[in-house]
Amino acid sequence: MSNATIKDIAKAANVSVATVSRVVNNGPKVGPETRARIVDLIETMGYRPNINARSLVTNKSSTIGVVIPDVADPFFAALANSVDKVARQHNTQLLISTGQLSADSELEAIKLLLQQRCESIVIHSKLIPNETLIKLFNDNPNFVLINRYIEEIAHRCIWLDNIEGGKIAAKSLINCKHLNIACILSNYDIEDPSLRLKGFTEQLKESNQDIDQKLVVYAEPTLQGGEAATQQLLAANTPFSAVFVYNDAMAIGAISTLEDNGFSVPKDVSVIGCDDVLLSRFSRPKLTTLQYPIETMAHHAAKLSLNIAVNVDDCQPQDASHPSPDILPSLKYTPVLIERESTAIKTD
Amino acid sequence: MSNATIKDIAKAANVSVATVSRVVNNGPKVGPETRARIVDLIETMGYRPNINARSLVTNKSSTIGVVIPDVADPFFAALANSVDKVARQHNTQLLISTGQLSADSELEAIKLLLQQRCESIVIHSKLIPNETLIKLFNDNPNFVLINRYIEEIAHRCIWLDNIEGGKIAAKSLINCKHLNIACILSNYDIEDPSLRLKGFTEQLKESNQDIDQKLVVYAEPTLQGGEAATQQLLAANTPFSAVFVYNDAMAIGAISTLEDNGFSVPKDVSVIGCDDVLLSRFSRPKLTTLQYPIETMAHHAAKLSLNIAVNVDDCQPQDASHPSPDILPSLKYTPVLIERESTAIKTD
DNA sequence: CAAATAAGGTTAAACGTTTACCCTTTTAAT
DNA sequence: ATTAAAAGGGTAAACGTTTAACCTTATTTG
Repeated sequence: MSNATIKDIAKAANVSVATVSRVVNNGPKVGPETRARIVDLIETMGYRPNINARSLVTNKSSTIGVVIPDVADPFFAALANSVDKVARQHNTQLLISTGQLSADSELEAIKLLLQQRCESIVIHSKLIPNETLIKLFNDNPNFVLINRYIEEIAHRCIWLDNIEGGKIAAKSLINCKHLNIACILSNYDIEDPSLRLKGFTEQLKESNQDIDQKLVVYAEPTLQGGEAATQQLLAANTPFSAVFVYNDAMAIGAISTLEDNGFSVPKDVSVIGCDDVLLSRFSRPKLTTLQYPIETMAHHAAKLSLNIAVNVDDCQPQDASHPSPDILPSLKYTPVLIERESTAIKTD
Repeated sequence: MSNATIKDIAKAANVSVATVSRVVNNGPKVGPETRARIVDLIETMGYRPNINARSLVTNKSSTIGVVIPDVADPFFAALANSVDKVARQHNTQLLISTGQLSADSELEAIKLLLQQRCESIVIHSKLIPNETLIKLFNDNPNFVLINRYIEEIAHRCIWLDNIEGGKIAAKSLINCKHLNIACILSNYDIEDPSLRLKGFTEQLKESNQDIDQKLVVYAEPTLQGGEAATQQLLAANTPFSAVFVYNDAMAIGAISTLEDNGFSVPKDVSVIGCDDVLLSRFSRPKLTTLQYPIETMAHHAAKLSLNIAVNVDDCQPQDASHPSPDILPSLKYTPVLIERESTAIKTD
C-alpha cells in the first residue's frame, strides 16, 4: 500500500516507468490525459518516490545539513529553525547533526551529513582547525560557515563582528559613567569571547580606562555559568558597578545571583548581555543587550548554501547609526545595542 | 578523493566488492591480513559508503525521525535533543521535521520522514485525527507517539497525565487559601489545555470552589501570549489572587505584565506555571511550576521506537509522594510540583 | 504532397550497495 | 589416504530511480 514503486504505477497505468518518472518530476513529453491518469494512480496507490533510489542516480539529496553544537540551546535552535524555514520553502529536508563542542564530534557530524549526501551544509564550528575547514570547503562548494571568519574562504563565511560588539558595549557603559567594569565571558575555547573582550578593552582604552584583570571571569555560557561567574566576581571582593556579559543566558544568571546577594540591577550594578534572545525582553529587569541577528544570518547562510539568490531585504537592515561598510548582502553582520532596563547611569 | 566507491577500494585492494562490503560491515569470511589491507585503503582513500545505495538494498536507513511543531521552542528542542542523545548512542542519525501546528503539515512531515526511509519515528502530533494516526501506526510498527494518548495504540503512547497535573496545581493553590483563581491557557486546538483545566476545576469542586468563567483566558503559548492573556485578565476587572498558567513561557510573560501593571508576584498574585524549563529557576521571582519530565519521556520514546530495551532507571524516578500506579517503565508520566517563589499563601 | 518538426512515448544503462549462492583451498577427522 | 568441513573469497542479481538515446505517429510548413 504505502510502498508501491514506480513500476507498479507504470504497470497499472500501462506506460513505461520513464513516463511515470516524468510526471512525478513534472517533466515534459507526457500528454495531458496520460498525466492525469498517472497522477490519479499515484494518489490512490499512495506512491511516494524512494528518495534513496533517486539520490543514488541523481547524486543529489534535496537535503540541507546543519551542524550545531546542541539542539537544546535556544540560540542554536533559532539558527536551525531559520535554516529550516528556508529549506521548506525550497522543498528541502533539514538534517541536523550535533557537534557537542568537540573538534572530533564536529568533524564526525559533518562526515555523517556528507555520507547522507547533503551537498549543502551550514556549519557552526568553533573547534575544527582552519586548515581542515579550508580543505573541506574546497572540496564542497556549497558549504557555508556561520559565526566564524576564515580569510581564505571569506566568501562563504557569515559572521558577526565581535570586536565591534565589544566596542559598542563599552561605549554604552562609558556613557553611563561606569568606571569599574567587570566582564563575564564564556570559558569555551573559541575565539568569540576573546574578540569581544578585545573590542571592549580597546574602546575602554580610548577613554583612558583600564580593565582590572580580577574583574574578568570565565564560565560556561549558560544560566548556571552566569551564576557561577557572578559568585566568583563577588568573592573577589573588588567593587564594580557594571558588567558586560558574554550572552543573555549568562546575563540572566548573573542578574539572578546579583539580586540574591542583595545587589539591585540596574541601581547597584548595570548588566549588559549579548544575543537578544526572546527572553531578554521578558526577564526582570528587562535586559539591555547586543542584538545578534542570528535568524537573519542563518537565513542568509541557508540561501547561500542552496545557491539561492539572496534578497537584499532579507539581510541586515541598513541602520543609519550603523551603516554596513560592505556592499549588501554583506557577509559581515554587526550587533546593535538594544537598551532596556538592566543598565543605568551610575548613581552615588 | 572523498567520493571513492566500493569498487575503487576493491580494485585497489585486488579483491571483489563483496569482500570490501564485508569488512565495512564487519562481516565474516575475510582473512585478517586482507581485512587489514582493506581497512587501510578505506582510510587513505577516504571511502565512505553511500548511504543511499545501502538503504536502497537493505531498506533500512539508520535514521530516526522526530516530528515536532517547531525547533525553536525550548520545550520541543529539549525533546529533540533527548532523542538525539539516544540516537547517537546507537549510531543513528537524527532527522527533524517540523509540523508547524497544522494537521496537513504534520502529516506532510511524517510522509517526508517516511520517504527518507526512517523506520523509527517519534511523533509529537496534536492535530492529526486519531483514526489517521491509528492507521499510520498499524502500518509502521516503530512509530511512537509522544505527549498524546490514544487508547487503540496505547502501548506506543508516551504521555503526561494532564488531568492529574491540573489537580496538583489546584491543590497547591487551595492550600494557599486562594479563592479567586484565574487560568491562562493555550489557545491551540489541542486537548492538553482542556485536560489541565478539567483536572483543575474538578479539584476545585472537591473543595466546593468554582471557577469564574471570566477568569479563564486563552492565548498563544508563548511569552507574548502570556502577556496578552494577562492584559485580557486585567481588563476584565474581576479580581483574582492566583493564576494557573499553561506553560512557563506564558507564566513568565504573565509575571512580566503583572508587574508592569503594579501587581507584585507573589505578594498580590500567585503564579504557577507548567513544564519546569531551565529558565523557570532563573526568572524573577523564581517560578513555581509543574515539572514536565520531557527529557526522560523523549528518551523513553526514542528507545521504544528503536526497539531498545528500556532501562527502568531511565524512567521517571519512583517518588514516594507520587508513586506511579503502573509497572515500570510506565508509558504514563505524572507531573511533579516544584515550589519556588512565585506562589505564596494569600495575604490580607 | 513531401519533408520537417513536434508530441508522446519506450528501452535500457547506470547509480553504489548487500547478500545468496557458488567455488577453491586448507585443515581436521577418520 | 581419503573425505568432510571450515575458511576465504568471488559472481551476479537486486533494490527503485533517472535520463540519454531512440522510435513512432500526428501536425505543420513550403
